[in-house]
Amino acid sequence: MTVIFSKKCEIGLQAVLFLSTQNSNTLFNAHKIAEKVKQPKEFVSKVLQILTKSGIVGSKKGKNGGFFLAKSPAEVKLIEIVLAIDGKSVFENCVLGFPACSNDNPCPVHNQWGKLRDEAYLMLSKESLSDLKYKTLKKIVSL
Amino acid sequence: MTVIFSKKCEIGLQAVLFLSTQNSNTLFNAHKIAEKVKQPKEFVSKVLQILTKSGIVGSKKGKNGGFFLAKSPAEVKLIEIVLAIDGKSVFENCVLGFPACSNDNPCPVHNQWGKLRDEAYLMLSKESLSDLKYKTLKKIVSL
DNA sequence: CATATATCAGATAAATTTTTCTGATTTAAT
DNA sequence: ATTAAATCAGAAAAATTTATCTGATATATG
Repeated sequence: MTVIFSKKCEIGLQAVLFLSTQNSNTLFNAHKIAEKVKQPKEFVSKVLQILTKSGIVGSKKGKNGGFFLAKSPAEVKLIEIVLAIDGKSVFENCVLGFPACSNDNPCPVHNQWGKLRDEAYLMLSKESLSDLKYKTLKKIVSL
Repeated sequence: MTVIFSKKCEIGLQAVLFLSTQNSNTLFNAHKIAEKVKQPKEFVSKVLQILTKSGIVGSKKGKNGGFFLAKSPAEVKLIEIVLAIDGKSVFENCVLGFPACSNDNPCPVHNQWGKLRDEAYLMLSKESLSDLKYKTLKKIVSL
């Protein structure tokens, strides 16, 4: 099982993180990216299609084509990738699975989870891909 | 999609929370519990079997049988239910899905997520079912 | 213009998770 | 004893998610 994001989303995050460490003039095809993040090529390709539609990633068809970061790494936050792939339900639904969990009708851990959820959102919104670049490089190299 | 726990686990948490608001001398059969937490009877029954094996819930077979909290609500923490059903992988795996994420080989958000993960663990370990009783009652009534 | 190599779109397959079903066993009550 | 009502165990079905395949289209290059 994944932690809080879907597998799709994890792969999307990994792929974008990888792209952010590379010169955005250089294209990487799905095969190359899949190899870098050690994930199945077709799945990576599918996820990159989603991210292409949402404008985070750009693609070029045909020979010597591939994918690239469509925005400057300084402008992209991880939260964008999460929202584009998994949507916002992780940040809205009750952690215990109760329906209609809200301030007016809270579950037993509503406030505590609310705080953690907001901090998680912040964690993904605060730093840009360029802020994370050094750490990302170190991690990618180790894969 | 669920937030961080599986559906099994959500139902387990809800069922145990419900039981903790009731006199532990009284038995509730799967049908009744399912009705209370508004979830499919057979699924509730399956999850209660898991919790019975792990000793959190007790069961009595035969006519007038049913389930009950096997421990005092003052002794049970939500984390026990989570570990019994989903295991500890949520608290161990990399939130970005990278393999071998560790202090020696951290992902770009390793430390930040580590903090949140620990706080989530604490949130589930700190208060007992009896501490949560008032809040639980209020929520259950509203379902 | 022809060819090789990409993405892209959508269908299909496989795997996993969720849900339901069936039958066996247990037990209280008559 | 017999019966009714419950858990329990495991299989089966349905749904969802993950992964793969196929064919169409696009494009750089010779």
